[in-house]
Amino acid sequence: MTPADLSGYVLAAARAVFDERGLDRALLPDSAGVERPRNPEHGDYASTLALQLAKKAGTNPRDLATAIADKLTQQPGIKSVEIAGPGFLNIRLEAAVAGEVARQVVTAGETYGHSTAMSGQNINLEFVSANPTGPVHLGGTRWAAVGDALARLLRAAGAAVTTEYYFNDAGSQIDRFARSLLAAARGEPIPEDGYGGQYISDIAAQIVTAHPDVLSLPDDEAQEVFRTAGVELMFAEIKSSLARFGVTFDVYFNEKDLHERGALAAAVERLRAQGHVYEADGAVWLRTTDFGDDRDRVLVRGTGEMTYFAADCAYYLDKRGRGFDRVVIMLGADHHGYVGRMRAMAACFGDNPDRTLEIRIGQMVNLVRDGAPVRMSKRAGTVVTLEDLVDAIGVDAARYALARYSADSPIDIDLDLWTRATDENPVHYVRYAHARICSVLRNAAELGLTRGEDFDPSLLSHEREGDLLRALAEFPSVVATAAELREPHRVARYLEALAGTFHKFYDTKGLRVLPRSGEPATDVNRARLWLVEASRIVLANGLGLLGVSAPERM
RNA sequence: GCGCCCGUAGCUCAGCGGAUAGAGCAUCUGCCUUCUAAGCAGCUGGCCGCAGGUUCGAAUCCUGCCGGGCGCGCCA
Repeated sequence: MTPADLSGYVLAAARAVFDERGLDRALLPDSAGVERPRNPEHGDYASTLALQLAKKAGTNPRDLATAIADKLTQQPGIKSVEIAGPGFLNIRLEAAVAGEVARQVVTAGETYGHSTAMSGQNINLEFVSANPTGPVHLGGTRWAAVGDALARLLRAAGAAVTTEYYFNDAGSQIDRFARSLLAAARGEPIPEDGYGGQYISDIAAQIVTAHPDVLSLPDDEAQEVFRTAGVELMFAEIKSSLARFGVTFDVYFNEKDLHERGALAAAVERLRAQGHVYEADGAVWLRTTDFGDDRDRVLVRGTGEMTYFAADCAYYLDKRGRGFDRVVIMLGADHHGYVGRMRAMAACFGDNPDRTLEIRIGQMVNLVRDGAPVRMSKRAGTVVTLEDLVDAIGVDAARYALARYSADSPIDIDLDLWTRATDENPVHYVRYAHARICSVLRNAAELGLTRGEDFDPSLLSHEREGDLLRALAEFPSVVATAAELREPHRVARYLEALAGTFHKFYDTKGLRVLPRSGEPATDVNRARLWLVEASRIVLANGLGLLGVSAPERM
């Protein structure tokens, strides 16, 4: 019996009570939450349904709880229902019913935790989208870890997801990049507003090697060569860094294509047709203040140039035109000022931004070593990059460290901590649990002990086994909630709790999975193999959602 | 000045209205005569920033203040 099953039974019991008493079923909620009480004395699961409904039902919570409990105890598999405090329902399950979870997990395998909670939704998820003027910095790296994990979560929850990288290859920052490369190739100092760092010299040198005559060209022609070749090289490097990090995108979208297609002007005309465009001071404006923005925004400058914002409008329109009903964009905290204008822009197109556009803001990331901030990068000067982080602590620790905190919270990543291969390091704690289980399974195989076709779930009756089973049963709802709230860190925290529950189970005296040498294997050993395999599957699936490897040996 | 985020144990952080607010780290003490001690058990630690409000019930929701981070261009 899963928590979802139990929730259904609680609701059904309440429904029966309402019918008997002639109360309106419409007063009942769509689902009855059951939760795992911290205090084991409060049962395996608890429901607060009676507390929530008593007033509507015109009675007191304890009376209603008693009536629901009477119905609920008739449900096979429910061992007991107690009424506690003001009207809590404290529910205990039969061991046999609780143990079924192990079978369900093993049967579902890699798909355990998947649901159809979000099926039918077609989501475009854009993240990183770093400019091709430099390596991916730490903020982008956070989104690479969180965004990729979120894509996996949304898919596990049944949504159709397209991940997308907006490749910003037009505009003045590219000019600055090209000028910087040219200057570096000529051995001149970094231009005003230019980019510095070792990578600029490296790329410039590569371009000179490939185009030996480039330095003898006139400035504008030389700069064009550096622009085209530089962007290409830089983007290849970005893609390769992300690939090393385990992140690839379904779509790499070029801003240039929007320009070449005339999509910006088309978007402006569309907005004009909607009646939100006006001209003032020689520029073309979008009246975003109609929809709550602080100030109106320029679409076309007095010079006739399109703004970056106009490209944003065209890009949003393009995504919607490709059939996505929800556009999710992940941005750093330094861009949160865009939220207002982006939402207003969507509204100007006639969309309801509450439904079609979702902008997630992630706070800053800093690296710390020996208690002091790390601000230098060999490759990029004062900007710390994805490569710096991966070089320092590896892909698994980096992804886990970035995904384990709420995106709302600024984080300092302590490189010493995350490098350490000890229990102080959360990612090791979780991965070690997986490796430990794999070791047990290897030993079982050596003993010729297999879990067999079936097992007796009532044999998993030890308190520690019950703890583990309940933790395993929680996983699908953790995944669904994390997807719904766009919060992958919930998966990491869950895994840490699950790993802890497993280690406690494993270290309990007298509770061995395998028989001691010389002793015969029993059905209890076989049942525990099911439990342990189920635990392994959930750890592996959870780590998989975060893009972190689950090693068989450590 | 306006907007967004944060404020929970000594430190780093969980906790989408429920019972006695949790974990890891740090300090200290135990546990390998059999499945990985990279682990477990125990000890210590709290005006959940402050003040009101909503509620049977608030760390959680609302309002105001205080403190910190970030942002408010015809830049990208």
